[in-house]
Order: sequence, then structure tokens, then C-alpha cells
Amino acid sequence: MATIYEVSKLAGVSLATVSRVMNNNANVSDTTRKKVTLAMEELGYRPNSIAQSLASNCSNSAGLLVSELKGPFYGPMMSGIENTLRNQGKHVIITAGHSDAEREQQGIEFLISRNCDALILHVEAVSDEYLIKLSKGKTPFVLLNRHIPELADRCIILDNVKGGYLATKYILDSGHKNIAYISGPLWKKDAQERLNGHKQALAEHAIEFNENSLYEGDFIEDSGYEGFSALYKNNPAITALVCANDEMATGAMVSAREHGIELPAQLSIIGYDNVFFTRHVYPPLSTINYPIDEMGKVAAQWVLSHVYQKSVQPIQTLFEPELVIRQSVVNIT
Amino acid sequence: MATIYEVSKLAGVSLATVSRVMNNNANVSDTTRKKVTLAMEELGYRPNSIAQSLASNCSNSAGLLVSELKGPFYGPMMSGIENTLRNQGKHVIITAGHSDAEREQQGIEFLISRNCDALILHVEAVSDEYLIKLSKGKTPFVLLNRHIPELADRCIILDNVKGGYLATKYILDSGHKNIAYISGPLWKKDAQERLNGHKQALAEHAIEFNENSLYEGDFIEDSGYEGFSALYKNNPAITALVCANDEMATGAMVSAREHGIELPAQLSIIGYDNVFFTRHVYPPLSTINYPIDEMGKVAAQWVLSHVYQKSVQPIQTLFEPELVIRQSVVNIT
DNA sequence: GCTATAAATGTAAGCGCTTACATTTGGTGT
DNA sequence: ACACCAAATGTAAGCGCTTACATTTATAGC
Repeated sequence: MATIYEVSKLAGVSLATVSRVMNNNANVSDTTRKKVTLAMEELGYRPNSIAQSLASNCSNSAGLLVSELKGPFYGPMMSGIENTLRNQGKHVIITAGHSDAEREQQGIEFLISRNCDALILHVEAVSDEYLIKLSKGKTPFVLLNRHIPELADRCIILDNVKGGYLATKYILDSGHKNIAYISGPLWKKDAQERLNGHKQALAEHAIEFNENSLYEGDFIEDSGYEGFSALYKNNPAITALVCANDEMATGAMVSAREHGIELPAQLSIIGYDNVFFTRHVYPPLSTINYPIDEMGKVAAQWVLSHVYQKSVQPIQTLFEPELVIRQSVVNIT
Repeated sequence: MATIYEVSKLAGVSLATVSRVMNNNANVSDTTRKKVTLAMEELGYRPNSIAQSLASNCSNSAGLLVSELKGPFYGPMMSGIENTLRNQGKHVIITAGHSDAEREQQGIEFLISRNCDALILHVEAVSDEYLIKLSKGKTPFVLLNRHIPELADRCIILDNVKGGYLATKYILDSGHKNIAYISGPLWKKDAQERLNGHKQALAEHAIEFNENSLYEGDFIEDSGYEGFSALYKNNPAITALVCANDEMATGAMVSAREHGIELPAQLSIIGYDNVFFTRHVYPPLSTINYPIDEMGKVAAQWVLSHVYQKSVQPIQTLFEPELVIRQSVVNIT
């Protein structure tokens, strides 16, 4: 691979001049610019961005840490981020944290050591203290789906309590009284918040929350399957199930049908996230919309404005969940 | 951020020694090693991997180019790759090509200029010639889901003709004779191959392929929706629809139901890819399994063995599609 | 034609590391 | 006590760029 040095020789100019035409800002006469451009083309020259980063201390790329690369939730998020960043000529380095504190930390450190100009983090396991300490460092970052009061201005979040509330309220308004809940892992804040919203709705309708009708899943389909079996064995009289995400809801559907339960007639189910396939499960799943692609875009815009000085409208940090009604919940009043 | 220089001063040794303990291979006495380690911890030292790359010409990271970051197909692929690479201490830089020649090329060049030690490419738009030329360069790469005879040993592919054949044969064996087909964009080889498999099965059953019962979609749900409408208007007598991927199949299902067609009784549908949500659509979709996560892993192993000398069993480059029977196809004999 | 000033270009010192080669140290065998 | 050799450590030259600063060249005003 040709280097800047060879280009300069071919063009008969100095290194600095070549560098100047590359970063086409400085004063370079048209004639030399042309000479250099020609030489670059002739050699098929591509700047080595590693060397550029090292010298300029700017890599034109942002680091993105997500929990998983697969799954219907992260795809749209990554996609939204990559698109808006790429449109401005910035690149994205993606890594996965697997909801594990150590791996998340490793990932963050990798991204920093890779000279990322900024980080977009969807972290779950790492502690608030760690992030606060990180914020004192020189690499700026935004947080997706995580609220830390000290870092509030860089937290882009959904009102999960409200979402949880909305889901259960809808079930309640449909006349259900015997309601079970499959939560996410309760060490995760969002899981906790959704559950709190659930309890809040229950309280408002003077229905007592019962520990026995709660199953703690892990946001993955299988735990929805297991969860429903356990819940149903414990109390076959339930008429509605609220799940802390769509994947568990679909798992629960499978289990319910295996128990000979007719959906939605005998059991109403509601999910959370409005992941793209919810329209296609049977019955089409009612759920809570989580505008994760939008939120990803906003995160990318934060980076653009805070790090690359691209002017951008002020950024929305709190997003509102919305009830999406399809056919998995039935009115039994 | 502390540099190697500060560490060496604190530990009272030379730069080279610090570097040696970092790459813990050379001969370093235990005592100095300890001194250095201590100094590193005290300073919270993290090596700057950009500088490492530049100096060593090895970045310990592989570049991955996919068409889209979202969608049910790429997630498992990226995930499989990231996992196996990360287990060996290698990192992954992901970028998206959006099935567009220019963007794919840009992405490849970015990855190369980022000093990736190897590339894993899922490219669709870029030409064979470009890739052959690329293979002469110094960055090794594997191709996923693309067959180029000249580069056969580094192409990890599925037998798409066979997959297409299997799908249609199953439909045919179920007694259908009036069959429509929604293909992917026909400039994509895999779309073409699947269609060829379809025609082959038809020919074998002495059924004539009819251009009017072919709709060229784009592998995206909406085109399945549009496709079915068009096909049905053209010929309301069809009893079966084979789709070149699952997303278009689900789109077609929506459309079919909007036309008042009862599924699967009045219309059998089969998809392709066996994307994770196919089990949950209604009716559960019969499809062709595409072991993309496995193939991603194999690609990662290729990189591990060819670039990092990790010994690994010889690599499987041709994968077999398999028929997955669920409930969306009905026997009408 | 000569100086003052701006524009264009060049020079060279890093950025933070790795690594070939040189030097020092310490342990053997005699 | 000496030479000898391997192990441990140090020295310094890059890797391919950017950029402050120095120098040269062109332009204008008088």
C-alpha cells in the first residue's frame, strides 16, 4: 500500500502538502492540488487511518456497545446509529457486552483504546460508579436506555415505568383481574421499572400484587415459555399475562397453546418493545412501543453535535412509550 | 491517559521492557515483570491499540461487512462471528454495505485502512472482478453467501439451488399445481439460484414455469405484501406461494388475509432462511433452514486459522439447506 | 525597484508503540 | 579467577501520518 511519502515523491511536493490536500482545508494552490490528486490516483493511494488517528488524535469513528448483536431489539438501534453517523462521514465500531459487567468493561476499554472519538453505550451490568468515573475521562459518551441522575443530560431513555403502567392498565381496563406477570431479570433497571409500572396500575385498580403471580425471566423467549408453565401450574385461573418484553410473550404463547389454552379467547397476553415481528405472531401481539431506532438516531446526533460540532437541534432525552393494540388481548367485562 | 513512557519511568526500566511485559512473550525476569505490572496498575495504564497497530502492523481485529445491521438474518451471523473471534481475544469492526456497490466498497476500504488483519464480507453488489482484485491485496478475506469460482476456497456458501428446489418440491409433493413465486431481486445471485431451484423442481414435475406467476421482490416484507397482491390479481386460482425468504413470506401472509384468504387452508406458503420468528407467525411457517450462525462461526474460524495461526479443523465451505416443516403448507391431494 | 504582507510550500518533531540490534548482567565450567 | 554464553535489559529507528513553525514565493503598494 502506497504511503504519503511515495505520493509526495511522485507529485514532487512535500509530505505536508500531500497531507494538506487530503484534509482539504489548508491553502494549497490549484495546480499542486491537481498534481497531488493525480499522484494519489496513480498509486491507488488510501490514507492509513490508523496512522491518521495516531497523529491527529481523532479517528472519525464512534464506538457502539450493545448487549447482543442478534435479537430484534438491537438491530434497529444499531442501524439507526450507523446510518446517521455514516451520513456525516463517521464510522462505527460495534462490540457486544453480553450483559456482563466484565465484558462490558472490556468492550468499553477496547473502544477507548481504539481511539474512538465518542462512545454510545447500551450497558446493563456495569455500575453507575464506573460510568460516572468514566465520564471524567476524556472520551465522551451517551447512554442508551439507562438513567443515571449525575449524567442525566447524556442519558437517552424511555419512561419504562409509564410503559409498564400502560400495559397493565390496558389489561385491567379490559376487565381482567387475575393477572400474571413475567418480568425481566430484576437486577436490570428497566425490568424493575416496568414491573413498578405494573404494580402501580394494579394499585390504582385496588388489586393486590401477589408475589406468586410474578415470574422472573431473563428477557429471552425460553424464559417466557418456562415462566408461563410455572405461573399456570401455580394458578390455572389467570386470564391475562403481561410480559416485560415481546420475546418472552411469544415464548409464553407457545407454552399456553401447549397447555391447550386457546389464544386469545382464554388468555390475554401483552408484550413490550413492539419488536418488528409482533405483528406476525398469532394472535398479533398487543404491546408497548419502544422507539429504539429513533433513540439510536438521537444518540448519534448527540455525538455529532458534541464531538464533531455539527450543529443539530437540541436533543430529546426522554421518550414516551405508547400502547399498541392488536389482537392478543380480549375484553372480558 | 498514561503512556508506555510514563510506565517505564515509574518502573525504572526501559520502554522496550514495558512493551515486553505487555506482549508477555520475551524474556523478562519475574522481578521486573512485577515492577512493571505494578506501575501499570498504579497509573491505570491501557495500551493505545492504535499505536500498537501502527507499530506492529497487526490490529488484532477483523473487519465485518454486512448488508444490514438490522433484520433477523444478519443478527445471528454477526453474533456467531463476534463470539468466536472474541473468545480468542480478537475484536470485530462492523460496518454496513446496504447492498450498494459504492457503499460496500467504501466499507471495505474503511476496514482495510483501519488495519484490520482480515475481513469477513457479506457483499452483494460489488463485482466479482473487484473481489478478485482485492484478493491480490495483502488483507485476506472470506466471503459469506457468495460464490466466486476463482476464490472458491474462501467462499462459505449455502447450496441455494438445492434450497430452492427443496421448497418447491415440498409444495409439489403436497399436491399443488398452481404455484406462484416471489423472488428476491434477481441481480442478486442467491435470489437467482433459489429461483433456479424452483424451476428445476417444477420441471421435474413436468409443470411449466410461467413468467406471470413470478413476482420480483426485494427480500423485504413489503415486497411480499405487494407481490402477493399482484400475483393474486393476476391469477386468483393459485393454491400455493413460495417465497425466496421468510420476510417476504410474512408480508404475503398479511396481504393474503386482507384478501379474505384463509391460511393455510386456502393458500399454502413456504419461506426461506428459517429466521427465528418463523415459528411464531400464523400459521407457523414452513421454510428452508439456512444455518447462518454456523456459517458465521466458520468464517471466523477461517480468519483465526489463516491469519492468527490458531490451529483449527479444516473448514467446511458448502452448507446444506434443510426443509423445516411447520404448518403453513397443506396437502391438497 | 523595493519593502511589507499574504499565500504556498517545506522541515522536522512528534503521536505511542514494536523490535532489531547492542549492551550489560549473572551463572557455568575449569 | 577467567573466559564464555545465555538471559535480561537498553537503545534507537521506525510505523504513516499531522502540524507548528520556518522558509520561500507571489502580490501589491509606494
